[in-house]
Amino acid sequence: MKALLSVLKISVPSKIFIKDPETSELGKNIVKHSILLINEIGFENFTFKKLGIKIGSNESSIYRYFESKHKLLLYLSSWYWAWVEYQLVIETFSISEPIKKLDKAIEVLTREIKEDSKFSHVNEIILYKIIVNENSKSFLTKEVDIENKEGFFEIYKRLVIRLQQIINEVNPKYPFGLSLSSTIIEGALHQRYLNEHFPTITDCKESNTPCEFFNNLVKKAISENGK
Amino acid sequence: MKALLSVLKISVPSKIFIKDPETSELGKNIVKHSILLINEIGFENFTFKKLGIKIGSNESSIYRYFESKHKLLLYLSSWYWAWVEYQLVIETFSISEPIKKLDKAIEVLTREIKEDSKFSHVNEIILYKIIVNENSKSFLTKEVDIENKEGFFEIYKRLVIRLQQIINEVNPKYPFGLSLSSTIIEGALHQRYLNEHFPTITDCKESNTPCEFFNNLVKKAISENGK
DNA sequence: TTAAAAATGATAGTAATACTATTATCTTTG
DNA sequence: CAAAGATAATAGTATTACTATCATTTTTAA
Repeated sequence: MKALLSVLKISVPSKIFIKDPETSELGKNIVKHSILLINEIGFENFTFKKLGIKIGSNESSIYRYFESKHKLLLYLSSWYWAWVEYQLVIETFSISEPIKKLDKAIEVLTREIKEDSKFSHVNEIILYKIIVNENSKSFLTKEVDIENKEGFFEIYKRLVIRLQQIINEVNPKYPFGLSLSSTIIEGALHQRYLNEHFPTITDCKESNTPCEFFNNLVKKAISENGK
Repeated sequence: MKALLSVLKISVPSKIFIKDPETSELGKNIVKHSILLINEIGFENFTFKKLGIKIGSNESSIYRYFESKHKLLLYLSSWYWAWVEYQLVIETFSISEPIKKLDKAIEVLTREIKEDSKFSHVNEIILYKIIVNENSKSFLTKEVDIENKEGFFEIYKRLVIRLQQIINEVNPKYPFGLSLSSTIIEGALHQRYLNEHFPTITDCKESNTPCEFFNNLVKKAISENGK
């Protein structure tokens, strides 16, 4: 995957940023260290001023890349989902049997990111932690409908639809493919969060992973036998 | 329910507030109008100053009830889940057949709130909207572990465990009762949100409700036949 | 009934946030 | 080598999220 990705670039909707951070050292530094800093102090406490200090750069320079910290979060979120979508496509591409494709898709979408692919300035392990903790904040806003119209959530929505298609390839009659798909993707993040902060209300542990839970759930949900 | 509730009080962990808003007119006004104002402008844009203007009261007076707007959100969240727990207990109490109990529980936990019970200063229809939009923000913070230790999420956790017990009464061998329960409760809110803002990635519409989706999902998940 | 206690209101103040604007300097490139 | 473009430095603004103090009003208890 490393090799493949080295010639590819994760593509984020261009309206999210003012200037593409991929096009300069400063831009890459902004992305790289924003991930580390948000992870460290949380999105609420994160400011461009603090980030500027961390990267030895000026607050005003950061504003030339992103209009606001909210836009930066949208960028990170889109980047993450694009990266996951890429993995989903690659890892399921050559699987022809629908049920095996579904197995792999669930795995890709619910597994914990534990390795940094190092192909870019983005640390995926830390980014994954940010997504678990902060992703909901990217869309739970009063501006969601405007931003949705601007296309800021396209990658995420495309991913949900991709999984739904894989689900309905196994059982074309299952009537809740989209809801199931969106439930898996959000639910996997939520179970990770519970595992970390509210272990008494989840079964997911080191051994009993969200992967297993959701795989079991989906298989039964779309099966045509049973009730 | 109106009659029953008129002699009861929704009980929220007392550490959440400085002074119990139920004990004064101002307090009740704070709660009542904070719900309306948060719904109107969103939690990010909501401030105690704006609320003060709205209720013709002073910012500093509001601070005597709640330490911060975050605590106020925790209060509203706890109030909501306590209210739902109450309904769950009442509405499932006399059902002895496990599967019917589960049906009712899923209904209570996934249905849209469309009627204001009017037994209190709280408008439940609007509060429900706030929960859909803002509830995640009450726990997706850097302070979650401290606040969890303080007991701020007790009611929510108890509710998840109640549903899990009802699930495992139907099938004691189902190994993911807690994860399924927490997935239903969060997932129902998420599907409502998608229905409103991202209708292309959910099947839930007026006719095809989250109730039906989750009922179908749970029944199949815990069934012992099929794959 | 009245004095003290409690609640509320008014005002002021602070450090931080989330920016915008301007000007200066440095770097790249044609 | 000059102009363009990127970055840095500085300053400024309105708002936020509070805290502190003191005045006033309301409640309550002796």
